[in-house]
Amino acid sequence: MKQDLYLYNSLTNNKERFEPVKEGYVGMYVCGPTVYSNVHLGNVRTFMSFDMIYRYFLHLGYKVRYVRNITDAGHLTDDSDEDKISKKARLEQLEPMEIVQKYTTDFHLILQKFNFLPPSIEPTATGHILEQIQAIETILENGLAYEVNGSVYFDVLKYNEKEHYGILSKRNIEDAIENTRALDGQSDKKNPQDFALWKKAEPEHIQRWNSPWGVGFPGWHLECTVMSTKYLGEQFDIHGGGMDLKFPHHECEIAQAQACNHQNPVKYWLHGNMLTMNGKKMAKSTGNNILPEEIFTGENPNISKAFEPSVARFFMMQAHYRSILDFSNDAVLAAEKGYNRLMESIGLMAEVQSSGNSSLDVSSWKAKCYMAMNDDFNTPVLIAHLFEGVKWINLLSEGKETLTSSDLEVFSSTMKVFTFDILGLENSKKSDKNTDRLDGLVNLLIEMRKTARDDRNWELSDKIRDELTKLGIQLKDGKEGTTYSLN
RNA sequence: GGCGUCAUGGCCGAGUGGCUAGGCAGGGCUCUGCAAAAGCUCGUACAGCGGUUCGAAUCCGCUUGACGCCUCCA
Repeated sequence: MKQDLYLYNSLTNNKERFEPVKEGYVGMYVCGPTVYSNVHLGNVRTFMSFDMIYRYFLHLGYKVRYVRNITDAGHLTDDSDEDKISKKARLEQLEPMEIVQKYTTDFHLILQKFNFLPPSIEPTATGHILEQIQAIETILENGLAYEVNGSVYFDVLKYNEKEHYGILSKRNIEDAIENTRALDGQSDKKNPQDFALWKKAEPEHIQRWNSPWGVGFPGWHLECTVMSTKYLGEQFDIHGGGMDLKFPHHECEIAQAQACNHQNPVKYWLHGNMLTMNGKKMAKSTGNNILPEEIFTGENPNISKAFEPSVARFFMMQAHYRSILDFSNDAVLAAEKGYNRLMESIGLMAEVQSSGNSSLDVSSWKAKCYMAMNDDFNTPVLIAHLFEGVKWINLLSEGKETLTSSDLEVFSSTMKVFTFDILGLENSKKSDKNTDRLDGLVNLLIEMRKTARDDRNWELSDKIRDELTKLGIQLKDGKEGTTYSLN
């Protein structure tokens, strides 16, 4: 069970052997969504990477506390003092909490379709206002923040005197200052690099809470510091999120945690890379995105047909989580075929007979699967090994290779564990009333066609086959009879 | 402008100082009444130019291009 797991730490830019803070336990925090609109596929990719990582730690036998927050306050829009939730609420004339509820529900629904495991704790920013206020007080006491006009800002320059602001993003605060764009002169900040811990609420701002500094709302970066500390402790194992959060969000988290607790909060920083479409980052703000729901229905100009959630998942797992992945119709179409082949092959595995001896080396194949995952969660290499398994299954079922019953047992369970438990794929062939009816109908036609073929009535048999093809039902003639699949 | 990442065969996408990634597409073969499906099999790529080395696609430098962050973003 005990594996040497190496992961790429963004803090050091190196692959490091994973050593938990507490033996046998893993504390993992991942920055969740700001629930002011539907999650798009790019958002999903990051969460999916960490879902896979969570699954792998669980598989290795760790006790994992996985915290993924919901940001339901405090995330400012650009160039304004309004946060995203409040803005949306104002525009749609809804309570902020209606917005939060709506998009949180959407988020959960979508993740469920993608077969995500729920996190251990899913805390919200609004549920931790008190803790955030306390953290601000601590930072003020430590002399690393200042109050101006009812807002409190983190004093980055002061912090940088003793600590290194930029330790994660490899930036130099001095450089940052030199390259700062012209100020509009409106800011209360001493320095443009300073960031809000608490913002005074303007009259039109709907989400507001009392604080020692007046009525306002917490800054975005603070919630993650407070909630990760509360549930995982002052130092925990893994903090994850999208690459785009590295700066400033995660940098600010480190600074805040240092300012509160005087220690580096996170041992391993993991950053998932972006999903692009047409070569450009998917982002809500630019409109270059695709919604998961559109993948499931096929209703998006960038795709030619609908895809199962598991196909999208397989598509993403075929790329490494730290690589940029470009979404395109051709790429997903190709992934779908590979996915189907994998699933059909695993289905076939149940029929493989064991033998007196083994002609294949199952244990070294299994070790290779683990090696791939232990090398910074290399799912594309794992999948390559699974396809070697597919080849084996075909050869085994043709009797060209053999396995003893114990080897077959190990082989079979390893294929399934990695495919379903770790990659989180599902076999999409679900049965319902309609598919049962269709099944009966098509099987009837298959029987009629067989009769026609036995009579050498090619005209009729070909007609049945071709007409079904036109309807998107493909007949597959095999040695054991005819089956069909839907296109 | 600053910082950083990446450039792999028709497409997607791993990895490595010398030994086949894998998937999709394509060719060949098997199967089939003919097909399709399925299976087996083939393919020798690593942006350009220099350098280090016995040997580099893999290390170093430069050039070109793309992307990301620097302002909200997973």
